[in-house]
Amino acid sequence: MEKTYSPKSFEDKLYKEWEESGCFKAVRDDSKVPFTVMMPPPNITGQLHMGHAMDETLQDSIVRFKRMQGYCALWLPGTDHASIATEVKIVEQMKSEGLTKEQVGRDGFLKRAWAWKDKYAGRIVEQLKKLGSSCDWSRLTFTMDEKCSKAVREVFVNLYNKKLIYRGSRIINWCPCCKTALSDAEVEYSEENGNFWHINYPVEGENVALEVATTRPETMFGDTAVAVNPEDKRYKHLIGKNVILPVIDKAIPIVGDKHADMEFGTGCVKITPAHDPNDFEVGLRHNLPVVRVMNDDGTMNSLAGRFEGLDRYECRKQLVEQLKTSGALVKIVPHSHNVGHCYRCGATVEPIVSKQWFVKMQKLARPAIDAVTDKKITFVPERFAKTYYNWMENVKDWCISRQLWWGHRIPVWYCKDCGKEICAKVDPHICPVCGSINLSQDEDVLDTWFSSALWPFSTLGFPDDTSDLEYFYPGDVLVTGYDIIFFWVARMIFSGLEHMRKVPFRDVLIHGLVRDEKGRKMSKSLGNGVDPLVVIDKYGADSLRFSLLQGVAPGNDTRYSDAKVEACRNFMNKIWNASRFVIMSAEGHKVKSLEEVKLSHADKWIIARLQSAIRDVTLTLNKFEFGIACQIMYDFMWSDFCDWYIELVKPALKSDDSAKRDGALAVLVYVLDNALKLLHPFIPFITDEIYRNLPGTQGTIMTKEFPRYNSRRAYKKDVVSFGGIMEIIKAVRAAKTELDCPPSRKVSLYIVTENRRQISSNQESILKLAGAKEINFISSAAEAGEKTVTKVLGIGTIFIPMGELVDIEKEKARLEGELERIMDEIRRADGKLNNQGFVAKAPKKLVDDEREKLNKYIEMREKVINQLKNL
RNA sequence: GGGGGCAUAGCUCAGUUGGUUAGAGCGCUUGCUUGACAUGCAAGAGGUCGAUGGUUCGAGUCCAUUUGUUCCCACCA
Repeated sequence: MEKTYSPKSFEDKLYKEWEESGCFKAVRDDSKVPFTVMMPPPNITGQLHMGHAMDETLQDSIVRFKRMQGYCALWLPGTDHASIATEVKIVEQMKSEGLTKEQVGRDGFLKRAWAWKDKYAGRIVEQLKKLGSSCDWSRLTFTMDEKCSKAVREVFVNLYNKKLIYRGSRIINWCPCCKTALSDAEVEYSEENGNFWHINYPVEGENVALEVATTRPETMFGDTAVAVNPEDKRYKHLIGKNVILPVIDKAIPIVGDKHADMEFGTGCVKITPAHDPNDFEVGLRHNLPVVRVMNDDGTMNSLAGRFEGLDRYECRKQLVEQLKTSGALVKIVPHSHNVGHCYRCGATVEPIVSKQWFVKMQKLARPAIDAVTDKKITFVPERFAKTYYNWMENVKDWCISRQLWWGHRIPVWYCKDCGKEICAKVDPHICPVCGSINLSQDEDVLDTWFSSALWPFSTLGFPDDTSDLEYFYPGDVLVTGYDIIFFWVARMIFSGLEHMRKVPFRDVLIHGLVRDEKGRKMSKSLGNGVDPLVVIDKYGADSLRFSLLQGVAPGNDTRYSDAKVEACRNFMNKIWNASRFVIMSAEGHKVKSLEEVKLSHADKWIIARLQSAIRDVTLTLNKFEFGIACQIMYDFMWSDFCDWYIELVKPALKSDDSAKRDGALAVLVYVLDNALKLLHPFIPFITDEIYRNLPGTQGTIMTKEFPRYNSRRAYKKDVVSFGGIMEIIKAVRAAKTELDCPPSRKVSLYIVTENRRQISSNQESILKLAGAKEINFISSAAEAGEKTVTKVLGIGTIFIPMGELVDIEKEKARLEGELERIMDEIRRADGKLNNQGFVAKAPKKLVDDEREKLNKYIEMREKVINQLKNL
C-alpha cells in the first residue's frame, strides 16, 4: 500500500469492478426483504451540483447499509426530461445560432431536445458514478422513456374518465418569456419596489370620479367594472351606474362586491377579470365580460388601442404619460409588493385567463393528507409534515398543460368536423361520433411534474402488473430536499394512492440545502457553486461524501467548505495509514481468529468499544441520523483505534512472545475488518480498497454482512477498569507537560493503590504510552521520596519524582487547585444526594452512580489533603 | 397575515424519548523526527448553551413570553 491515501489510484477502478460484478443489481429474491429507494431523477438541464451530491450520498449510504444487512436493496436511478427547464436551455442554444423554435418547427425542435438529452443524461450518469452511487444501472430510466410515457397516458386517461382532469378557462400564471402556463408551485415571489398609480374614472352622467389605485395600469383596457364595497357609504349610491374608462372612453359598471376593502386605499377597485385572480372571481359573481388585453408574449393586443404591439412595460410607461397629460392620473405612490417570477427564466409572471388543462385536487388531496396523519408515511424530521399539510389543505387545482414542445403530449384529440374531444390510451384515427378522420391532437405538453409524480411506480412497470411492481412497491424511503416537497413529494403521494391504492414510500427523508462558505444559496447567477467533480478530483469521493454527512443535522442546511473536506480527507488518510500499519504488521504472520487467542485487557477494551460503535451506528442509521453515525465512527477510528489501541499493541507486536503477537494481530485485524464494514456505507471506496488488502478477506466489502452487536463481547467491566489505566497514562503525560519535562525523558512512577494486579498486568502499556521506565508499588507517599509530582486518581495515587524540575510552591498551588475542583464535585454530588426529590424519583442507577462518585471524590480529597500536608 | 428554522467555544456546526464534569472540526497556545500517518502525536486555553419566566428531583434539551436572524406559504387592488 502507498504511504499516503491517494483516492485517484483506486476509485475508478473499484467502481468499474462493482459495476461489472453486478452487485448493484437488484433482482427479486423472495427469500429476502426488499428495500427500495427511488432516486429523484436529476434534470437533464446540466450537471450535478453539491445539493445532488448530498442527496445521492445519503441515498447511497442507506442503500449500502441495507444491502449489507441482507435486504434485497434496489436503488433505481433515472433522469428527468424537465420540460420547461430543458426547453428554455434549448431555446437559448438555438438563439446563439440565430434560430427560433418556430423556424425549426416542432419536429426539428424535438430532434434537438433528444440530442440534448443524450448528451446531458450521459454526463449526469458519469457524475453519479464518480460519487460512488450503487444504483442499479440496468434499470436506468428517463422520464420520457416508453414505459414512463405509457404510465403517463394511462394515468391521464383514467383521471380524465373519472372527471378529475378537466379543461377550462381560468386565471393561470403565464410566463411571457417561455410563453407557457405555469402551475402555482412554479411561481416564485419576491418583494419589488413598484408604484400605486391612482387614476380617476369619471362617473357617467355625474360630476364625480372614482379614484382607483393599481399596480398594473396597463391592464385597465381589460377593466370591465369598478367594485366598491356594498356597505361603503361613500359609494353605495353609485352602484349600478357606470364609470368611463379613461383613454378608451368605454363605459363599465360600478358593482358592489365585498372584495373591495373599505379600509384599503380609496375603497374602489378596478376589476380586470382576465388579468387578476381575485377580479376573475368578482367577474364570475357579477357576470362581467372577460377582456384579455395582452398577447402571449407580453405585448398589448388590439384592445389596447394605440398601444397595440407595445411590450407591457413600455405600454405602462406611455399610458401613464398620457394619463398624466389628460389629468386622469391623481398621484403616484411608491409601493413595494410581491411580484411573481417564472422559476425557470425569471421573467415576471402575468396572471392571464387562459384555456388550460387542470387536475381537480380536492378529492385527491384528502387521502394524501390522511396517509400522513395515519402514519402510513412519516416525514423525517417530523416538522416537514406541517409544511406538507399546509400545502395539501390549501391546494388549488393543478394546471398541468404547458405551451411547450418538450414533454409528454396531452393525449387528447379534437375532431375538426364535429368538435368531439377524444381522450384515449391509444392514438385515435377516426372520430367515434361523426366518423371523421380529420382529428388533431392537443398541441400542449404536460407539466414535467406530472410524470415525476408517477416515478415510484412507472419505473417498475405500471400500468402492467409486473413482478417487480409487486415486490419493490411501495418504496421504503424517499430522500429529497425540502424545496421540492410541493412539486414532487406531495404529488407522488396522491398519485400513488390514486393509481396504486398504496402510499409510494413509508419514510420521506428531507435534507437541507448545501450553501456556500458564507451561507449563501449556491446559484449560477452568484457564480458561487462548487462543482462536486472538482472536489472529487482534488480530495476523492469519500472525503466529499463524508464531509456532506458528518456534522449535519437532519433537515438543516449545511455549508460547504474546502476546509471541511480537507479535514475529512485527513480522516481518510488516517484510516489509510492505520490500515497500512495493521496490514504491514500482519505480513508474514498467520492471523488467528479471536477465539484462538488470549485477549489482553486492552484487547477487550477495544473490542468492547467496537461493540458499542456497532450498536450505535446501527441504531442511528435506522433513524437516518447520519451526522451522528459518522461522528461515532470518526471518534472510534481516530481516538479509540488509532490514538489508543494501535499505540497500546505496538509492544506486543514486537514482543518475542508469539502468543502476545498473535493476540494483538488477531484483534487488530478483527477490529479493523469490522470498522471498515461500519464505515463502508459512507465511504465505499477507501473501505473496499483496504478490505481487499486485509489478510483473510475475499472479494468486495460491499456484499459482506454488516456487523452485528455481540453482547458477549461487550466486556463492560473491562471497559471501566481500562479507563483507570488510561487515566494513569494521561496523568503522567500531563505532569510532564506541566513541568516542562521533555516527553522523551523516561520517568519512574510510584503508585499507592489497591489495584496493583490490574496495573501491573498493563505495565508494558503504561510504560510505553506514558513514557515511563518503571512502576514501583508503594504503601505510603514517603517511599516516593522528595521532589515528586502527585496525581490523585480514582485508580490510585501516583508520585512522579521529577528532581530539580519540581517547584514545591508550584506543586502546592497545583494540588490546591486540584483540591478545589474535587471540592466542587463533592458539593455538587452531595447537593444532589441530599435532595430528597432526586433520591426518591431519579432512576436508581443514577443515584447509585452519584453515590459512588461522591465516595470516590471524598477518597481523593483525603489523599490530596495528605499530600499537601507532606509538602 | 399564517407557519417553520436557527441563535451552544474566535469561526463552522453536532448534541433525538430531560440525567455524569456540554462535544467535534478548523483556528489558537506549548511541546514533540514517537519505526502507520506532520494530511501526524501529546498537553492545554476557550462556553453563565440569545434573554426572561415556568414545569421538574434534575432543563442546552419541555412549555410560555421576548429579542435578533432566516426560510416557506398566502397576499389588499
